[in-house]
Amino acid sequence: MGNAITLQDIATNAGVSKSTVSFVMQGSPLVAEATRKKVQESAQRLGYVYNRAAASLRSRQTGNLGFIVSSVSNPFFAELTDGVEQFLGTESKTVLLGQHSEDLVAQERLINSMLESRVDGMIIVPAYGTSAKEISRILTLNIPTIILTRRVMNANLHYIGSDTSAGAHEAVRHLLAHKRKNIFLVGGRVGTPAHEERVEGITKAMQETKIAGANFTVIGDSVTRQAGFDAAKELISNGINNVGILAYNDIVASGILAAFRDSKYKVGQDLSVIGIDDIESSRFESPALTTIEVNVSELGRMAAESLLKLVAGESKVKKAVYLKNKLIIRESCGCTPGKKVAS
Amino acid sequence: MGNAITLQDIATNAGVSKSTVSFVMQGSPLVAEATRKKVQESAQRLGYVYNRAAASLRSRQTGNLGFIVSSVSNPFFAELTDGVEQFLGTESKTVLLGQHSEDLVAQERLINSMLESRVDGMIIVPAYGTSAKEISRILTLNIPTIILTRRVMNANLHYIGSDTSAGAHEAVRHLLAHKRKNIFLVGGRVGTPAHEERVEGITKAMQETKIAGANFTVIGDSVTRQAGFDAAKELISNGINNVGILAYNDIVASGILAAFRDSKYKVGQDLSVIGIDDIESSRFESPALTTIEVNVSELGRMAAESLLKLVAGESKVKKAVYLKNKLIIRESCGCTPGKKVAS
DNA sequence: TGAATTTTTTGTATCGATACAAAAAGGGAG
DNA sequence: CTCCCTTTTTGTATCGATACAAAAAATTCA
Repeated sequence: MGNAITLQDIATNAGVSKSTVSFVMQGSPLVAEATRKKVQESAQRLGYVYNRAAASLRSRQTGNLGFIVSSVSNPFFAELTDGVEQFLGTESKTVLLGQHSEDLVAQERLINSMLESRVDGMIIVPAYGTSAKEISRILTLNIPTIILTRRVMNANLHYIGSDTSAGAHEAVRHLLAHKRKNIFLVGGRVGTPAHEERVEGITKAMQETKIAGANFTVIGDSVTRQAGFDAAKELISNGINNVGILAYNDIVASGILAAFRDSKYKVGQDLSVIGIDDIESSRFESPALTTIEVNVSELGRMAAESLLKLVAGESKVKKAVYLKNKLIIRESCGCTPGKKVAS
Repeated sequence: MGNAITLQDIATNAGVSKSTVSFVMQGSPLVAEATRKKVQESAQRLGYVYNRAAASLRSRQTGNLGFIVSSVSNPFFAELTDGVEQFLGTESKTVLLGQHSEDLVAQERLINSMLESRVDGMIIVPAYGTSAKEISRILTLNIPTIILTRRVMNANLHYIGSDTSAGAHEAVRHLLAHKRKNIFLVGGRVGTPAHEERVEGITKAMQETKIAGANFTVIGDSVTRQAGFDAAKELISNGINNVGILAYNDIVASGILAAFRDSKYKVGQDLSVIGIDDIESSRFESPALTTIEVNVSELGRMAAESLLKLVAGESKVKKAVYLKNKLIIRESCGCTPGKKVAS
């Protein structure tokens, strides 16, 4: 440990100077081919391991990128993380992972920790309730940062997310096309931008519809499978009549479907359920879940790609990107392979 | 950027020496309370951000820990990652995340990258096919490392996993108790330690049973939901008769259940299916999946905990830990709330 | 061949913290 | 008021790389 091999050791071994070895390590074209080979062999022979901490101290570039997310055990964030990591990994960047579990204090600690690690940039899925104040640190230090999927008002940072409002709008139009006039939005934290966007899209659909008596209700204030399950149980006990459910996301939808499988009502027949996200397991649900496809890993990849551009100093990176998403019709809405409803 | 605040700036501002400021930053008890307060105020005022790279260069401790996994989009690894991260996060360690996607070359690059970042220790879920040779680098450098869930022969590193063989044994005993004499192991990469462990447990159960004509077949060579789906389709086309399926894991089981929901056979009634892992979504399956519970996030947490002990230099850390796991009886095996089969 | 270039290589200061030993300041006892 | 011991504080070398300017070697050209 204490006797780790350093650049100097290689220099001595190869009979050149430290500087030359440094050039080789950085892949600089300034060094003669023969020298490069000689140095690389010495490094190999001595079992050298590059010390990034030392390098970054002087060069002011760590190659570290921070990724802060709510919790990777949530499949949506897991896919997101996967997308980000996959892209960044091939670019030989190191990803520092942090989970805030929707806790603002934890989030602040994480951000701070990443800053201490001198990340070249970060991607953050902000915790519920994050305001511009919470991330002011990043702004002051001027670290390239991308806010992912959840908007933060007045943050003045790059944003990438999906056009949830449009998605919710399309989903509810579809529910209405199935003559489900009692629309429910199940799950989500009321008041958060993510929830607001859904409400916005739904409201628009409600205003456009010509169906008499169409109405819209919000239930639940949480985003777990269990929450979906519980909310559905409650709906069931009140009786199901012309019900169309838009779940906050596919996880919540999964809980809803589970609850209805235990009931006398058949999803698709007696009511319609649509999710949002299209996580991998949704097409294996029963009934297969109709959902708004959000290309999650693409979202992650895009964030990673944009971040790299920002870090590289490219100026023409879009300030805000809203990924288009589309309705994937499966069975839970009531459509069947032979009989799709036009919305 | 270039004009970031340093310890020296704080020292000047607070009217003390660099050394004193350093002590304060490390929370050393050597410094007088009044001085500490003064320094902290200066740091606050100047917007100081601790530079870990600089610190670790001299102190030889980075506080970085590496976590290498196959892919976080797999729920099993996602929960594992969650467990690891949750524990490490509170200990103010930074987690460097890497995904090898079962690619040995990618894995080697990752390990190397972590070593360059001078991680204090690492937790690795090795890629399929990893041998002691692949991780020799770690051994040479003597970095505290824990191999998680998948064994690597002759690695001589700490190992934490679940007792899969015992789990598979219990699962198959249960299948046999349901009079399913045609046992199938579906999914998994044949030849890997993880697969071997399952085969071992199953074989033991087959040897113990008194059921005439009991037999055991391996199908599939992959570990995705789709693989489970496809394998089940094939079984269905051959006709189902006294079939008991042990799925390689819950993901594969999820695909199997989906395939049977499309068929004339009812899982639980016409055949039995048992999974392994008990990931969060399994109890929401239909029928609810009977499975071998592996407390995944606990596994992650234990790995994290052990790693911290190793890093701290504690010597009495167990070399290998096999977490006990238990059979969670739900519906897919054929038991019903009122009528459980004793195995 | 020698001067002018171009290509390689090197020396030295530096990044921002910690380690360690040594100095200064406080406190109590005699 | 000293002396001695304890508590605080400080000075200086150091970790292992890169930056930058300058030197040395190789090549080109007149």
